[in-house]
Amino acid sequence: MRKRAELRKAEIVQTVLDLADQIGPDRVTTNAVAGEIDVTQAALFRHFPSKAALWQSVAEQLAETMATAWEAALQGADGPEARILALIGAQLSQIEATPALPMLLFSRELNVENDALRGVFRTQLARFHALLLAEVDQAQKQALFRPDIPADDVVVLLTSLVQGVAIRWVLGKRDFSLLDTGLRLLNAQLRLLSTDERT
Amino acid sequence: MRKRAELRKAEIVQTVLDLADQIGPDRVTTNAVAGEIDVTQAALFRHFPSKAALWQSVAEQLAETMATAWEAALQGADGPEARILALIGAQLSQIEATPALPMLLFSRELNVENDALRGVFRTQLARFHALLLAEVDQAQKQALFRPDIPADDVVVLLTSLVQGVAIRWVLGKRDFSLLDTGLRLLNAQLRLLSTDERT
DNA sequence: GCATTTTGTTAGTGATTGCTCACTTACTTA
DNA sequence: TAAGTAAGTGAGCAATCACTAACAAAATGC
Repeated sequence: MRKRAELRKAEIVQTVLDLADQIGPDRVTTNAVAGEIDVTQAALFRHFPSKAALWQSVAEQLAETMATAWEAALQGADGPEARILALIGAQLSQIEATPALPMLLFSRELNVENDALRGVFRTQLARFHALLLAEVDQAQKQALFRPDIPADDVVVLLTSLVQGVAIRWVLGKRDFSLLDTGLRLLNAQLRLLSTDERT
Repeated sequence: MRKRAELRKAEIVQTVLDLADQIGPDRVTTNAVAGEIDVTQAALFRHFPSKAALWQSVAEQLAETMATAWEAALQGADGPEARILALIGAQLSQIEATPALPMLLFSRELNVENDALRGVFRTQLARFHALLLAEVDQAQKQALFRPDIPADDVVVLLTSLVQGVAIRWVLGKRDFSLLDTGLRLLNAQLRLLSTDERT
């Protein structure tokens, strides 16, 4: 069935993400993608000049989705603590919707083959770090968070929490809600960080 | 230069680990390994019946090294807190000595291709989790740690810390000491977990 | 309704993968 | 020193990879 180029492009990008999750990013061959959408392998090269360009499109779409989710999270939350919760919640949801994301970070495609792809992800992670840092900084200035741990270290602890629980979810049987578990752990960590007396 | 089988086997296993770090686990081809030690590619199959078996040997060697390091860590430390520090310190050192370790967790070889390999790693991670859990449990029972966070969650926070800092180190420029940074963050987290009055 | 562009197929390419085979050379031991 | 074994070679296998060229049909514009 013949489709419009824009539609087909989107379909291909989505299929790459699906397959990356199912069989691993490095197993996503042009043949596998084409087979999934019932099209010849050669047809892919009508829409993308190379496989690297295809991955680039995937990365750009992910970056855009993430940026939008972060913005929405920051808009809808008041106060540093709520904003941290919203940001990390958004990130957990994003991973749950795109389980290939963590594995992509370690893929050969990203780390060895495709410099441009690596660039997009690096930029994106740095941006997330910066967003969190601003909120942690605020929280410490407002004496909501204990001041005795450097803000940068707090951010590393928080992002590590996301990575850690995401890894357990991705590599495991995914028999728990990533968002729920992540937020439960985050709440525990926030309680540890808080200056409030313990409950 | 002709070598004894035992020596050659060890050399091959080490080369796989080195190459896995340098070019990524999935780029470690039999050809690349053979080239690195100046031997024909076919010679590898004198020592290992298949590439999967070669990876299996790699995994077993790693598992053995890790188990030994953990035992030593537990032997040389008194009290739950010290033992947690020692265990995680050992793990950080292990990663620093074998940087391919984190990427291996996400490799196609482990996740798609090689079931036996995956089994070894799963078992090993579960064992580490159990060792930590026992110490956290002790710490809470002795009122060294706050009791208001489930021991299991504390362990996840701790292992996430290791993973998080290791990922930053592996994927980054490795321009900081993984052990030092990891222990600094761990100390911060232990301070948060402690029942001691805050300083 | 016809020409043009867009989207697709068929059938290939060279490169690389893990692995096998027949054969040779180095070392050990009777 | 002769015989047997351990270690390594070189050539080549089928399968798979990303990618290309020549051609066909469907959609679109006039």
